[in-house]
Amino acid sequence: MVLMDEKFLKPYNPQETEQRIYKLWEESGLFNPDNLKNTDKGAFTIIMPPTNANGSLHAGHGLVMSIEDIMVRYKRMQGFKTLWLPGLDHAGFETQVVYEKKLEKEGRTRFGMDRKELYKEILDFTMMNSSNIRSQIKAMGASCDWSREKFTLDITPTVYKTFQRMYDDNLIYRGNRIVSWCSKHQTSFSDLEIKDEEKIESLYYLKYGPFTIATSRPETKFGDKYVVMHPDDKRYSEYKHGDKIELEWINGPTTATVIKDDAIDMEFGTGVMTITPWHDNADFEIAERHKLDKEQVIDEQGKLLPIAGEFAGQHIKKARPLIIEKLQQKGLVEKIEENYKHVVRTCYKCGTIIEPQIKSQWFIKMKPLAEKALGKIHSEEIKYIPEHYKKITIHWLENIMDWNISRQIVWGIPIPAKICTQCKHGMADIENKITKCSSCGGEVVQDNDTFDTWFSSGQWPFATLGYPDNEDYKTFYPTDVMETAGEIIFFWVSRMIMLGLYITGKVPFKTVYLHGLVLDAKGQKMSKSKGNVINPLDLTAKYGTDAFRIGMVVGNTPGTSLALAEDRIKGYGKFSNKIWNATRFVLEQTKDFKIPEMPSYDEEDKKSDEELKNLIQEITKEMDEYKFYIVAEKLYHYFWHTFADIIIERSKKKILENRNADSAKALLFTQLTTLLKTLHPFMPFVTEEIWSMLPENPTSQSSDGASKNLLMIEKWPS
RNA sequence: GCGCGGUUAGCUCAGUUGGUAGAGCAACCCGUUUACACCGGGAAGGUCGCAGGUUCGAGUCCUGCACCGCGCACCA
Repeated sequence: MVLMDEKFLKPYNPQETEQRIYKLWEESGLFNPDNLKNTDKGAFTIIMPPTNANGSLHAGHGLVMSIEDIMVRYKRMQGFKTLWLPGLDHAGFETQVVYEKKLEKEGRTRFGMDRKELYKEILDFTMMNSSNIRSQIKAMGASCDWSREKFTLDITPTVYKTFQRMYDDNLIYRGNRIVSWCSKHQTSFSDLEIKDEEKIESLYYLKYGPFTIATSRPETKFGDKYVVMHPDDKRYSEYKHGDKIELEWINGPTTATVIKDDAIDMEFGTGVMTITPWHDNADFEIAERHKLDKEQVIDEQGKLLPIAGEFAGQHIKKARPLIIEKLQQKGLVEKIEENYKHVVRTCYKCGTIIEPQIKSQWFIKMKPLAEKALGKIHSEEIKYIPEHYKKITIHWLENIMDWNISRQIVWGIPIPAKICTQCKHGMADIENKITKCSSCGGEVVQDNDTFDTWFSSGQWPFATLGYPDNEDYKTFYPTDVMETAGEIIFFWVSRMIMLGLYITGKVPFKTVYLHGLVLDAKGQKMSKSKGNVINPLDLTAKYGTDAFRIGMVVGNTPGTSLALAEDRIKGYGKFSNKIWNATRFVLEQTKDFKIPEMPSYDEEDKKSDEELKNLIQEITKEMDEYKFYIVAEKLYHYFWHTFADIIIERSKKKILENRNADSAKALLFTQLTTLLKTLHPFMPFVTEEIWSMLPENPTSQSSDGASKNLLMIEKWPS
């Protein structure tokens, strides 16, 4: 009846197929849920984690696109009004770092550049690169609704309203507090942008009047004038809180004051320490408790200030040995303990040692927000896959610290606030109307800082859907699944929950699905410096996108990292071709055969028919449980080792001997079409391409009632 | 220090109310049978990290330990 397509005479050619098929899908308009018919099962929504507009697709993205597209295609075929909303990320600090490197190469630097000019340069740079990432997402076969695409800078109005509301609710405050400062990037960070690194350095025991104090950072000690010990420490019971002691210190005589505080660990060192409140979190807390003076010793560039006397202007790194030398000359070094292992906090981006500094910044009070989130997590309104992330989240939320959302960088959403030049009071001002300080009446200036990028992306789900009035918000919020990397569970996922709850009163998503890291074939983290970065597009070009997608999913349980070996993908490239060739055989055998609507099978074919039906039941359940790793494996196995190896082989004999040939032919066709449907979410290109070449078939039952339609909207078999 | 994972075939990993272990890749043997050599058939391969406990029965539950990885924490 139908002549076989000549294409089948050659092996499956993904390069020739994929772009054409993607275009077909896009032109159908069916990525847009508004165009889906018979969506009787309600809405299903996934908001895509916004992709860095500057980046190019890496292996992790490849996994995101594969998993999310599988979920989305599955739900669409089941008759859900399915929305997958794509987005691009301006990626604040990340992008600024990339751009700074570019400037560096050109012999320029951002410092001293006009802010507006720099912003515009980065914006142009970002916009120019964004079309690249967009086409790469398409190359992965992502069936997201491009008509609803959002950019993280688009949601600025929402972010501003949130800022104002939190300010009015006293959840945001301007605080002169100790923050983590990177002297290379010249910005403060939240606690999450800090990476702890174990280092082996020296611990110096210094004579401080009658005491011996231990320190790993002698360069901070110039201004130390408080000596702290535990109130219960009998060794120092002769000293009373508030006692003054004259002593000789690095640059001459000084007066020290005795402070008793139970934050002191009597076991450590000598049980006595001096404090540097400006440059140490713990010391800051002690100073706050006792209302002690705080003085800056190190400037924002990491250089010593005039308080360091002859060392002023020197970088701390160079100054340390010189300071020790001087202390030794003065006989103030009691001993030096080498090989002292301790943890140093560093910038997660450049590894520069973080210098705590006291700065006036915007902070969010997290406790009240965290409590609400904990309630929803405990009541199971948010489900975690894998489940242990729930524990991790609860632990974090229960110990949460206030969040510094100010960043001293240009690339980001400017903070809509005024700062008093006199009393440093900060005021939210989204309408740009405030002209004097509401606290002291003093002059105000615009805050020059930008928001931590996670403050805005934390509002992504409700902001992209147009909270509060947009129809999309009403239809698609709360969203169903948030699928992203386990790595950003605190940065992003937990904050989305807190901010989403705060603004909308509802959880932003019902299920959190977290995938693990994609590692190289040897199980090592990919990095440019190691040169082991695998570009997913190289693999898709070689073996086809379908091969890449199913290869990323088979056996890859949520949360665990995946070692991406090329052989893995290669194997599924063969599988694409296997499907292709099996189809050729089925079409050859059934070309003159009318497929009956209710086939009558012989005994063994009937068994096979039932076996597949059982398989469909199993995998449908597993799809609903997000066990794609097992569904993909089962489909692969059934197609290859049951359908191809057993059913096809069996049919050859039957057809040749003309024994129950009709039963065999009907089974071949039915199984093939059923398998194409179930494989489609995993391998959309090859299945759609084959589908388009099949004759009209009675099993076709698209969700909009047409007799033959795109496979992407065929009904998921049951 | 606290917390979270992991430890199963050479490699990468599955194993869902406890019932004497599975897949893919690699390696081995045989086979070019007209959908496919991007193939087919066959065989091999594991004291399930260690030690106890619960049980008729434990990879699966409990306790302890070891090693690997990660997260959190203000130990100078």
